Amino acid sequence: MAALDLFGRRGLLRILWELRGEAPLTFRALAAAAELPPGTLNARLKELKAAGLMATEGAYGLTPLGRDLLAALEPLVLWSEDWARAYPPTDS
Amino acid sequence: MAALDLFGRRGLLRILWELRGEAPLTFRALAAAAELPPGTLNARLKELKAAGLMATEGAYGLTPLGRDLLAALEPLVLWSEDWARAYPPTDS
DNA sequence: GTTATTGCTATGAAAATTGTAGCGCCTGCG
DNA sequence: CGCAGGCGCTACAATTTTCATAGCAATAAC
Repeated sequence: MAALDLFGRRGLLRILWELRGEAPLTFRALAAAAELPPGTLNARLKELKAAGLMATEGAYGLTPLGRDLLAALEPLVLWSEDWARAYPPTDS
Repeated sequence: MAALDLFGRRGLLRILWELRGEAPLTFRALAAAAELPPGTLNARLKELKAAGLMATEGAYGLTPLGRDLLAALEPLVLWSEDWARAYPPTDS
């Protein structure tokens, strides 16, 4: 399951998530949204480009494949809402 | 989206995936299946325990909440099959 | 020319991960 | 008893990844 390994890089899922809107983001906006330092963001961006998920026409947005992935992530987001209810983010 | 941060630890999703069977695994079997050194596996196990996903009644298995997560991961697995078709794991 | 914002690289320190060795604890098994 | 084998898990040093910050070259506006 190579995809599971790809997702196991810090911030990668988060980047996808921050790109869920329609409008693409700038490098700096994405860094701020995903709370990643530029070096890490750039590394992830390269991986996402190589995986065919990231479009970089001027600004950063998702390819159709990336949009599919985002859709496939939807149940996981729903689960995480339930989970956050059961395990509220009070402490560390 | 705290859950997305939790998943961004190396091997965590992989562990979940390896636990998809009915029978729980031993520590060593899980380490072998997920291809993780014992130190990392133990760190993940603690995080999963703390998140209420991991049951440790003798051997390691998923709690009902963990099973829900696994179910929520299903579309992602389907997506990854499509993705593997589009981006075959030939090169680096 | 000055000011502002952009994408992105550089750097040194801190944190995470790796591979391997091995401890203490059981369970046979003769 | 004595000893082999598996178990969960810790210890350690080396490597890799991530971090936070500073800053450069380019572009645009004024």
